[in-house]
Amino acid sequence: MKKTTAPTMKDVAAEAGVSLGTVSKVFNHIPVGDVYRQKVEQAASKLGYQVNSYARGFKTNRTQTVALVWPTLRNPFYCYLADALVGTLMSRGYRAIVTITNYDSQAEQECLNMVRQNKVDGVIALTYNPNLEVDPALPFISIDRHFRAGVPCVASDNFGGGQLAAQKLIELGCQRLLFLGQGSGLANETDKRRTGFEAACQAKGVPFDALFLENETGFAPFEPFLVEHTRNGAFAYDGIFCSTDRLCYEIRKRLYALGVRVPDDVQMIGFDGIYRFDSEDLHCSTIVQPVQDIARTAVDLLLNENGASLPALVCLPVRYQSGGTTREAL
Amino acid sequence: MKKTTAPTMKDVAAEAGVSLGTVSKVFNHIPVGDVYRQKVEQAASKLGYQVNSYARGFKTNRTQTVALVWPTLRNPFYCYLADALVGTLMSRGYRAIVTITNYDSQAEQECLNMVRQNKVDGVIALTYNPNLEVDPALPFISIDRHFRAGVPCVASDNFGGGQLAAQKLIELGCQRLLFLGQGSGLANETDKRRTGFEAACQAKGVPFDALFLENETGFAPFEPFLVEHTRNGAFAYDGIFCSTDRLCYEIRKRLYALGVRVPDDVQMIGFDGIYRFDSEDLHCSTIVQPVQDIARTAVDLLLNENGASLPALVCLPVRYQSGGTTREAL
DNA sequence: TTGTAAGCGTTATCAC
DNA sequence: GTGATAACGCTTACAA
Repeated sequence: MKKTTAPTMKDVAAEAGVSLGTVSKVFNHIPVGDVYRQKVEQAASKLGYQVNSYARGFKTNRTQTVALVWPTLRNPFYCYLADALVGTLMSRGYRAIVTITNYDSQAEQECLNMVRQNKVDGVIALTYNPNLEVDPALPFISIDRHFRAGVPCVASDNFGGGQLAAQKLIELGCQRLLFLGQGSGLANETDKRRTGFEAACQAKGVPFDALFLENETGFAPFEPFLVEHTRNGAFAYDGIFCSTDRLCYEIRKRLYALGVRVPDDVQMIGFDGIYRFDSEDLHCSTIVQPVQDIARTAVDLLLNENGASLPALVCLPVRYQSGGTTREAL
Repeated sequence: MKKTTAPTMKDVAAEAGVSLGTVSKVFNHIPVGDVYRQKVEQAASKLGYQVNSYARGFKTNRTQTVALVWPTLRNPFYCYLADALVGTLMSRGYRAIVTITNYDSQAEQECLNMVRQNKVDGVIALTYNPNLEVDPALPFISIDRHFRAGVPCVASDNFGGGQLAAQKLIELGCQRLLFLGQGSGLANETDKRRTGFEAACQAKGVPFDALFLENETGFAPFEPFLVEHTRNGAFAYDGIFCSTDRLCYEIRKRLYALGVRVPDDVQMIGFDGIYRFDSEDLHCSTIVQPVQDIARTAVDLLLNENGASLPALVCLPVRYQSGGTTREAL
């Protein structure tokens, strides 16, 4: 009669003719006599034994599992990050539980509670709730949002990215610059992009304007501004830095409708580095966020294997990549 | 002196002055006297008690966790599916462990072994390895790949989608149709898209050609064909059905370079329904896959709460959506 | 080195 | 309906 339930260490011990403790040691890479080790390995593979990681986690309180508390997997940038994070975690021998909050503050808190009860070893979160209640005993890394002291945050160098965008536009010959941004008051990353942009404009002595819309309800609110600054297909600015690639796309679409040509009449730079499909084609010239670096850094800090004290904020360097909305020197 | 370790049922029992079993019953919604229930709930919230789901899973062999074995989170369509699956699982009270295989057969097998040892309640996989060894005792649903008898597969109606594309192009006035496809021999979904397309063309008596490239190494191999069929900016076909939105984009780019205008000279329909960023803008007119339906169906089948016998294959209906590469009637 | 046994937090089977 | 108590599979002192 065949056993219906999965083999346990006890079965392996019996099969190998050794004790339970010896089997355990083998699977934990604790020194064991060679002949014993072989007997155990043979018995294990004969029975098709696998460690029950739930039992192990239960016993050790370490589950080799990390939770991602994530807004969505429909936004490409969040997907890139999630992909890199999951990949990095797996390469370190960790599993990833992914929870999706749909940008909802309450859902964020619920996901956090849920994964806490699931005894994960740590959490990497990209959240919008500034009052998130996080268990101080649970290792926690925040991506892109520096929402609380004591919680390390890993982000792109948004300020530097803004500077870089301005420098590039100026280098490409633009003389009247414009910043366009949009976002909730909470996520202040786009603010830093603007600040960096403005700082670089001032440093170079190039005039600029900025339009920042607080509400996130669509892109139509930008239209009056665009219309107002267009006369016979001539736009009042020759260089635009948009706080995201998506915004860049939306603005470009509307400029096109007004008869303004990109990049002939006006050059544009976005922010993020979103590719079409999974191709290498950007939607626009852009400041590319260092997705892999962010993931690696976040995982390093979370696992914190050398027990170093954790920084409050790590900003990682961005880079510029041309993507068709600028006139690059040949 | 404050307790450093998380409170357990024993603590709650002591605090409430009831027995361990009673506490357990309360948290498992097993009938318990009202006054007892209240005492327990009060004690639990006072101590901040949460069920240790690892201990529970260890005991019950049910972990309320499902694994996704997924190729990548960099491809938008796979992201849409992953998003819908994770969301559906969460709404059913399940957690999702996401593993990423990067299309690698060996990684697929390793992920499968890993999640098996993690005692997940089931697996939803989108894989490329036709010889995947799957534990028959582990509930398993395959998405889009019907790779083995006994493993239910949930997919779009690819054949119907191909038909629909042909019908639409014909309806829109096209008279010389072309199918373009690309893919490994393994994933035969694009084949069905072609078959459906051809069937509809034949049924309507409209002439068509088809070009299917086996290799997946870039899109350059299509170029000779395009060049060959272009004379002075006139393309030999006036309607193209591409097996994916991505291919549609790549072909369009190359046609543009040849001076062929879309949709003026040639109308194009893709397949998948990929949006730009997280907007509502399609890249092209397309056959939209029913992502939410696929996710819901897959989860239903996996959890199979009514214990019904499982179908080998479920094909879900697709729909057409105009996206700028066709000339819709106004 | 190897074996023995206690115990992790929970559920489930009993008597009461 | 409630309270003891024995598992579940594993790790880890500690004893041999």
